[in-house]
Amino acid sequence: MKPKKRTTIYDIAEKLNITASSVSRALNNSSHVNEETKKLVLKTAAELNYKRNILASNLRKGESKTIGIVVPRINQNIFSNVIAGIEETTYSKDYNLIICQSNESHEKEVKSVNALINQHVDCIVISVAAEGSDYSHLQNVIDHGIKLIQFDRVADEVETLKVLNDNHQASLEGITHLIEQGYKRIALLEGPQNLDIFRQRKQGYLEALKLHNLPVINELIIENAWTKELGAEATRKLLNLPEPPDAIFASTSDFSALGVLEVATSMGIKVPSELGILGYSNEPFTELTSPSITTIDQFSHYMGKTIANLYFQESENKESPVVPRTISVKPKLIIRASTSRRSYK
Amino acid sequence: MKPKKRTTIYDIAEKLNITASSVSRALNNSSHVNEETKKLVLKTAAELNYKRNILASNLRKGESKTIGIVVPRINQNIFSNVIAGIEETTYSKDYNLIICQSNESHEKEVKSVNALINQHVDCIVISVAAEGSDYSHLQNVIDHGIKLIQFDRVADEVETLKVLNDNHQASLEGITHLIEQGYKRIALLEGPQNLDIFRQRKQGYLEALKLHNLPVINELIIENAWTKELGAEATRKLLNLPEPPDAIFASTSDFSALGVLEVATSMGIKVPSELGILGYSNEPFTELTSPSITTIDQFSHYMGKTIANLYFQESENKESPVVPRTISVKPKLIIRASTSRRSYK
DNA sequence: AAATTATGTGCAATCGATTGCATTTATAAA
DNA sequence: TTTATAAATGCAATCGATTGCACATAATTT
Repeated sequence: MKPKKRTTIYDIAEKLNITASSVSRALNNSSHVNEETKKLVLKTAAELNYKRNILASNLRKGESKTIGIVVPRINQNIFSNVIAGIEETTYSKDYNLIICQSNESHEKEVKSVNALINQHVDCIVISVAAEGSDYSHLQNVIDHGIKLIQFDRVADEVETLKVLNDNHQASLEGITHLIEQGYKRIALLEGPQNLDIFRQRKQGYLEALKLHNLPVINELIIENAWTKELGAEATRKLLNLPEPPDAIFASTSDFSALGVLEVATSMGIKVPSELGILGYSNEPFTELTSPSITTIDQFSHYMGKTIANLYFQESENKESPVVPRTISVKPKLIIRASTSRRSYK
Repeated sequence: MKPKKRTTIYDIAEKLNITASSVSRALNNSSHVNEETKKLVLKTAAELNYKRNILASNLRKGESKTIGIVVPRINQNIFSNVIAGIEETTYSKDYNLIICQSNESHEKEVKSVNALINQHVDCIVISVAAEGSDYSHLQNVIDHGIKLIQFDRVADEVETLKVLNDNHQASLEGITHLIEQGYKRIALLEGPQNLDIFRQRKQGYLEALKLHNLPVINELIIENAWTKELGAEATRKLLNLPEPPDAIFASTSDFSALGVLEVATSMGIKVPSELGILGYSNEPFTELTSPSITTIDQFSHYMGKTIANLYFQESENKESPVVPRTISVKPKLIIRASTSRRSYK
């Protein structure tokens, strides 16, 4: 692969006996060029297979038309949908996306964020890793004059635009549904409590119990059970209690709920009659398990679009400072077989 | 968000009363700087919260330390795994990934590729969209001196590095397994035949039939049935034939196989006893359906690592031209319930 | 002590595109 | 015909980092 020299505006200029300035103006469709010249430049550019060097352009203009996204994992339903939503909206405006995965590692998250700052992205969209409690790297983004939008898993203390679900409400509705189905000893698999979303889900759970005069039983609340494996482990423990729960709310994810289901099945416990299972996120597979899993849909695709629009909205009024604000999307309970012991069509 | 001016090497230089050259050398750990100066620069850089402007650096150096990836959809198992594999390998070398989705649209694929060329990425890794047959945009990549690696769905005629599965072999093994399980009228749901991988899978199917002296029945071969919906539709047609198939190989994807399963279930046809189902890709959900779906694992994570290593290998010997070559990974048949009518543990 | 070699630093050009200002040319107004 | 105005183009600086070359100083060798 010979390092062929790429065509620049100077090559075009030389060929047409004009200056690079005019070529640049022509390519940028400026009104200060003759229509003739413009056409000629465009034609020559095509002939020479010219591609604008975005690096140079961005360096000069001080913008990058690039949005960086940092998520724990791209192949989780909510994240891939948010990304898709952002992409659909930004694509038409010729924005690029740089996507990074933190793999739930705080260190990698920090490294990714710094790499994006280096890249001079115009905006960073992030859902933070579960690990970690120091968010100075986010403050750093703001200090560099880069817009920052947090979604779903947000760091409270960093004041930015935030797009998230009403986790409290969703949780409340979910538990209420369980109670209506006649479940009385409802266990909670909770996520890392340093993350707001998991705290909110717990609050919703607690509030629902309270509203229905059900006692909070501490041994039914299991910390950090947020992967399939941890969910399975927690379930084993729970189902072996002298008084086991009759329902489990895997508030962390559907993966965790899947762990619950597998253990229950392997122990010969019938779902939903003997055990109700409620997940979170509406992963596609929740429809496919038997029984299918009741879960909560986060409208993640819509969230993605919202995020992108928020960015464009903000970048229009450059002068005025960003007013930190939170957009809350109301999630939806998707009732399926795993909790429907009274009725399920 | 005030457009705070970011610290540059000139700021550091000024503060230390040296030139930008020295600062640059210090930051790049060149051997031509005094240790003292180096320390001082590093310290000051940290104090001023300096972040190298990669745009400027890349512009000057003519490289970008960025790899562009174009895939049909990031949330398909093979693609998200390949991406993860590439990321793991490139991460430690401080490379950035720009990920684009073509959404199976040829137009979007072309636009993405061009955007990546503009970005001056060092390498483009692509799995082409099903739509489209003109691959001049790929030739274009090469003509711009950018390394190109195709994987999985490759355009044959473009001579590049290719990393793919031995689709023919996998298909052959899969069908052989079906035959061993006693299935005799095996239908094929085929993908767009302009893509090599789907042609190969068909060849494997045909060869397996031949080897076992089974006739090829044209009405059992359905074109372009490669989404869940199309798979379902094809299945409806097949199962309503006077002589319906006793097994269906959804050679295009597990999604298609899922469509098959759903239709079969809704028609009250028992899987695997009355109908065997074989998918392709080992999507996570294939384990979860009931019955679980037999499928073919592509070692996609490993493919990702292979791709990244291939790139680094190639970029080391800059002088010598790239020798187009193909690395073939042998996929593995994952036998599950949907085809196990003789035995399934 | 003179000659040679390291070592560290500065100067200035470079990467490619953009843009404010100046200049030329064409057009309209006086 | 002269002057005012508009349109098109050129000039040159700029964005920030890198690097070949030149030069000065220090260390080493004869």
